[in-house]
Amino acid sequence: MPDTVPSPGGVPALDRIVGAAERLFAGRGFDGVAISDVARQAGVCKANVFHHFATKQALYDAVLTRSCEALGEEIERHLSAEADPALQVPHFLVWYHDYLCAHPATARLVFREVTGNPDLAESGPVLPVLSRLFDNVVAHVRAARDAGVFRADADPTVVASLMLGVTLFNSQTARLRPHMPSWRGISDETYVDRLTDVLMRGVRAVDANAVSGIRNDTT
Amino acid sequence: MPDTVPSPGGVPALDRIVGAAERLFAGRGFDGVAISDVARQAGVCKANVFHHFATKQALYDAVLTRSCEALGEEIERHLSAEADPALQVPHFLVWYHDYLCAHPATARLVFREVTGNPDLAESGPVLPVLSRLFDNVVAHVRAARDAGVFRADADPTVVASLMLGVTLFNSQTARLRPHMPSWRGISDETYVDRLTDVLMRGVRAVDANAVSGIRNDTT
DNA sequence: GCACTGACCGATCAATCGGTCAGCGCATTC
DNA sequence: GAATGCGCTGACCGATTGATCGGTCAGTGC
Repeated sequence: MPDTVPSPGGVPALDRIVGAAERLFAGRGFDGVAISDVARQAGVCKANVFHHFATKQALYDAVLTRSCEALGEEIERHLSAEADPALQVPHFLVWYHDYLCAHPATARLVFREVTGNPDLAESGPVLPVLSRLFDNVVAHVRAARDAGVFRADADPTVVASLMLGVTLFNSQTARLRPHMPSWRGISDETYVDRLTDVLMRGVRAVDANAVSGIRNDTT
Repeated sequence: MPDTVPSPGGVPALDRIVGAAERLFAGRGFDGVAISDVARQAGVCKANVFHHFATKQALYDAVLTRSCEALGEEIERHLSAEADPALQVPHFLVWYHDYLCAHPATARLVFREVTGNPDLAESGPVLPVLSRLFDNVVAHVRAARDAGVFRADADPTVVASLMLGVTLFNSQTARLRPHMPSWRGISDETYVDRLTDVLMRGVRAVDANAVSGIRNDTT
């Protein structure tokens, strides 16, 4: 299925437009994508895109909001499902990393919004969604700290920002690693394990055993 | 000095072009900047930009390479100047954060390159510069680890990537924090101190006293 | 005085941009 | 079977894009 050939097979045009826009915006950003590109990849006419979305910005906002809400819901579901507060963070980091790898377009879009142009974030409809997502993670970390898992002086906001930020940043710099000799021999799984190890050593209340290799237990 | 008025006062046109391009590319990215914008801000004709740089990409590469090399040299100078290996990392984190705040255009350009489009990084002249920068930091961390400051199983590559990545990511998300209620009461300095604390607790060899507040000593 | 160079400019190019518009085909409804 | 509404299209618009053009001008070496 070459990408230049329209593929209207059964899928509604609206969904094809949103799908194509998600892929293209993720890859090249708002300014780097032309509506004609979206239309071509979706197999529809350019005017049809403007039939479903009033402006290019509206299409971008719709795609972005959808990705952010999907990520927020998945995070909430996963954090709520983990019963043991001591395993919540390390298990989350592994799952979060896998999720970002499995949904590269979502990861890229959210990343671009979080670190992108000022005018996009402050007025658009996406900031409340991201804020709720972050506050949610902060609440879970605070609960784990109050349960005695983390040091009392470990700030839940800082810990949450590290959890979300480092893994997200890592997913967006992964393509650079094969080009740098220092990274030779460090796989993605190894990196996540060692990151989890450093973070947990840095925030946990007592010096228990190491947390390396959590990828292979209780899953 | 309004930005619409050309200001050729004494500064050569080439420098004004590069300066304007650095500011604009940092703020809006490659696709978001028009050569006419650069020319207007530099107070020169658009054709003059193409007289000094063959293509828009060549101008972008020149600006980017200059920023990356400047950052690399400053990092090397600062790391080499710190004699005590135990204080090298915490002092570096504070200095690095301050540097990124003081040079927002450099921070944004480097950040965009590190996390940006795949095709820009792999073929351009910037990757070797960044690779050398990173390997340099890795070497310093490895030396500190071999001196007994860090745990023997702390991977210098992972530690270096955390040092450089978290602070850089933090500088690019700082504009979002005032809009999120969880961040209320956490200043930039507080954040850097707590980040340093978590990182140092996570990697250091022995459990000594906390490393908070390093901003106010030996400077 | 002459030849030459490089910095610089106004005008202009074809291509592409986001967006508009009249109208087509088709299913539903009265 | 006429009318309505909707999804959709090709043709088109003015504006802007990166890039090129012929040409001006100050300076330099001889």
